[in-house]
Amino acid sequence: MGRRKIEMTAVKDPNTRQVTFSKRRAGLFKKANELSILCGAEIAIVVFSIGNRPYSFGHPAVDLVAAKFLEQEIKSNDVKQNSVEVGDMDRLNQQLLEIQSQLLVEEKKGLEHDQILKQHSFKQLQDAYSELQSRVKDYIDAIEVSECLILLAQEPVLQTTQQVKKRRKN
Amino acid sequence: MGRRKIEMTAVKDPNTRQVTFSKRRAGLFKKANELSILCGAEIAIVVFSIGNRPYSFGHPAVDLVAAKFLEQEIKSNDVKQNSVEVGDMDRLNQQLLEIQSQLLVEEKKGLEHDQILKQHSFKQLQDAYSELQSRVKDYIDAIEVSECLILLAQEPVLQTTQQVKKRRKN
DNA sequence: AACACTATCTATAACTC
DNA sequence: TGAGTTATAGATAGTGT
Repeated sequence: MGRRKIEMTAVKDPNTRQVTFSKRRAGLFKKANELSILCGAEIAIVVFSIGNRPYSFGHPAVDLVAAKFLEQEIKSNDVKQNSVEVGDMDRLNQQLLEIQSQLLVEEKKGLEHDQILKQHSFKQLQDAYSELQSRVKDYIDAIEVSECLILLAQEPVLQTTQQVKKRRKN
Repeated sequence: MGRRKIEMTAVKDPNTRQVTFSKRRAGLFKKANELSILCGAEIAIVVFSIGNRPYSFGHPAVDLVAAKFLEQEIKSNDVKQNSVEVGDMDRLNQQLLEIQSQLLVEEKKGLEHDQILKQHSFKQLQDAYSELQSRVKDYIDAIEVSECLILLAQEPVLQTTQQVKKRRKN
């Protein structure tokens, strides 16, 4: 799409690379915007430049789409892990992550939206806290398991959590 | 870029929209891949179709890039919130989220990579747990604050956390 | 060093099977 | 109805300022 066809290998010249990055990133975000408008899709894009500068695009918002994705991913992991009998701790970790993600989103809403939305999101925040409270009680129990983990540093993660679970039963 | 110029409004016909979605999504992911190769960038894209089916692209991986982004976002929130004197609890929540994100990534590594990578990621997992242990001690303290929150349901989130902080000092 | 330009390449809308 | 084709709109590599 230019005066010359470009090879699909890393651009070596830092200056050229920077220009290419800016142009193509803009193009990518434009395409993403068009896709969301034309097809009613929700999209989140995160890009890090070589210099680790972050750029993002989101419709309706990066956080919302990301949280939705994580939630689905967590749920499918739950199912998978239940079916292969992995320990409770992993599931607790993931539930905590899910709740925390929701909290982050709710807090953002609370900071950015108008009063009515604040009230609404605050209610959800409240509920999330209540749930979190009970989860944390269980989580504290899991902490002692993490202490066992340190003693078992030679083992791979998956096997270790299973072994710890067995040890606790003995 | 087709036989006709297309209006930038939602495609009404579900069939056409589905075709457009598939083609443009593929195009978007291709562009993202080129950007990552040409410019050495890290990219994560998540897309939800109208039917809420998730599609994702990531280089090196959606989770890794997403976790990196969340981490940075959390850090910048820390700074912002410190500067406006918001309560400790919010910060604790965010630190927990950060650690949990890392745990999720580490667990994935542990499940998917080879033995050597497992050993490496396991060490990080261990460190994350140690850090989490000390954080949770503080977090338990914050739980009683969340109980106060329920009593203050009429207030907007931001003001509430500040008020709770004040109450705790009294 | 952030713009505009434009020749050329690429993505894709409509079409076909 | 998914996969391939084609005419055209759109993106952009190199260039100039």
